[in-house]
Amino acid sequence: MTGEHDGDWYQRATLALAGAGYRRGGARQAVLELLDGQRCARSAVEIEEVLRRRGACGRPVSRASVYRILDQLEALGLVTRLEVGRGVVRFEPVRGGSGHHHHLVCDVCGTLTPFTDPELERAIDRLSQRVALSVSEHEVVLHGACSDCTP
Amino acid sequence: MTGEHDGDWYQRATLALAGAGYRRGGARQAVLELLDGQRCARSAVEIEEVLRRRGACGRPVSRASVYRILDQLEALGLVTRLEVGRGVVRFEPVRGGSGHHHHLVCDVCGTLTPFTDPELERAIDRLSQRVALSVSEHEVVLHGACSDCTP
DNA sequence: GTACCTGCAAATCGTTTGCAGGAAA
DNA sequence: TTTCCTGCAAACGATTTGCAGGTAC
Repeated sequence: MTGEHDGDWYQRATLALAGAGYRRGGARQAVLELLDGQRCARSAVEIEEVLRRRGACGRPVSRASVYRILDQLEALGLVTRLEVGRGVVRFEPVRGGSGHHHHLVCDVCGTLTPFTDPELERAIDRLSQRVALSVSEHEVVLHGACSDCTP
Repeated sequence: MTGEHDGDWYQRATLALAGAGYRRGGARQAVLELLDGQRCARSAVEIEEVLRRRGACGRPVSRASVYRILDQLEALGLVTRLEVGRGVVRFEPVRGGSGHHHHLVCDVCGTLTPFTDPELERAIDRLSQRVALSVSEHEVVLHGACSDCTP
């Protein structure tokens, strides 16, 4: 369990928060550790539930804190917000280049699956040069039915 | 003003709704006319406001009806749902092949701008074959700062 | 000691649902 | 006449905010 949160992202996030003048705090630490261990996007409610169940820091973690912390992380570019179906907003850590991915959404069961595709990235990079917008991020979502949900 | 809602989409939508067994109704008609005249995605709240201001049918159009109608249109594949930033869901008509487009979002002022790119579409088509999901739709969103918001 | 971080509870906002009256077939 | 469509108001669920107390520095 000790090695769980020693990833690049966790270190970068800790440094960035300190650099931005934030103090340390139990809830923030708990959210960082949780996100660092995730492979894909999580909603604020999911994060709260997991942290409460774990008893992640001394007292229960409140949903309000989770939202506040996610806002800070987003402002620092450490997480991205992913909105995909049915009004649920999910967040995921922005990891370095090789961690970059997009998402498949099964519209039947709601499962979210990450994928990567270099050709797609090249097309988007070229496109980003041409467009009347200084592009900072992009996201691609494919909707459909996953193999479990296709008869 | 008379030619405003005689587009392909309006006709297709009317036929599809009738074919699915829906009766005619003032609110639905008003939503169809409004959507047919739109170039890009609109939220349910925006649609309600415009229709109320217009006095689109005899009585005021209720938000609940707008949502119900948008649900029906989505189920028939006549509109797509676009979620992009700050928990707002927008809807836009699905027009035939050449109307297919994606979106630029200015994260500063919130402006939504459509764009098209054949190379990107090819990359997505090829990708869709390869992926563990039977893909029915896709969406690409580029985030950044638009020319008005870049100093 | 000061200023920030946090949990709680209340407020807010988008969306959905239950219901009664009016309209389409 | 029957069934659907609609507006209203209440319910619902995710997110935000105000506040009081605890914590980092």
